[in-house]
Amino acid sequence: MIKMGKLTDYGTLMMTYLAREPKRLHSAQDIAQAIGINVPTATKVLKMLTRSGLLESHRGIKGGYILAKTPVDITMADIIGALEGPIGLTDCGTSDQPGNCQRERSCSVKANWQRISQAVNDALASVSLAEMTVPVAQPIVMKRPSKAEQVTL
Amino acid sequence: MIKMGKLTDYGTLMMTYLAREPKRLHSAQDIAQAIGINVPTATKVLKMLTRSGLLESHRGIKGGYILAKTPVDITMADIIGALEGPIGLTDCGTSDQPGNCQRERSCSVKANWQRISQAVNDALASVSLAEMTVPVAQPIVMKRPSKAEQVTL
DNA sequence: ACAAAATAGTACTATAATAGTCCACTTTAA
DNA sequence: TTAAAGTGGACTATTATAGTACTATTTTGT
Repeated sequence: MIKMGKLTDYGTLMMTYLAREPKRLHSAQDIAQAIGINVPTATKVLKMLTRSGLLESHRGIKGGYILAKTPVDITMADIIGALEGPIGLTDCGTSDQPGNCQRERSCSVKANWQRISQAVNDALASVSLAEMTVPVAQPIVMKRPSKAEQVTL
Repeated sequence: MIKMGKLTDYGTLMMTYLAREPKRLHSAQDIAQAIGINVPTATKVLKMLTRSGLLESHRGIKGGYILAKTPVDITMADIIGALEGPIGLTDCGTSDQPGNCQRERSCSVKANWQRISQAVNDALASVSLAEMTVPVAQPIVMKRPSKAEQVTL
């Protein structure tokens, strides 16, 4: 129901690949070959991950990329956030053209979208990169909204 | 970090609008005007919601749309799923070209994506349409307004 | 029966977002 | 000092989305 771009897919595979040898530098070429994409595209994704602080880069010959943190300290929310940008709808509060929604003052939808974003973010943050390298599935324990947050109808 | 299309935004506003008067038929024109979009676009979204079983439509003059279920029985997962389609990455298991990922047999990433999808889906399913009509996360409503009273637009 | 008003289905076009590529520049080890 | 690596930014091609239009079908009132 939500679509993630190819680059996010690549990025996840890259991070998982790096998480298997977290102490070593890996060149963009190595990484590109490992996950089966072309080098230019791989470098694009690696740049994004580096600028977001998830990877550290080393220049020069013998350079390459390495995880900036341990796999347990990196979550899927980090990775997806780095490659997809912040969650967001297109209008409804983003573009402040009045009259577009004539009940702006008391618009309950906008406020509730933030709760939804938070819930999705929590779900993604509950999966660490370390878990992504583990073959089998441990069930994800989602943080359900507390009673106080719930609006009982 | 995840982007939802405009149509999903429209759909959410429509569903919220209908949830305020769940017993009445609303024409596409009414709905389009209420949320401030053009009629052709509105009808497109309404068709999608109807085909997904979230709305019931009545044809002919005096026709229109009405919620197929009560607002408490409709979740944001339903609405988003109807308008965005199923969650999905682009490759990695979708296009089965071998060699693309040379460790396909033991690919832990693919399996874990399903866990993530499930977690996101759970998060979205935890928010009902009824909750979307409530102004803000005020934990306890002192006087529970009747459905008719909630119609204040 | 017929006309008017509404939805249904589908196809088409325009626009926007994404993916992918390329090049000039910088850094570093041998 | 040269070769191999990353950096930044701009560019193009492709794809997905949004929006529109048209025809058919259904229903109500006269």
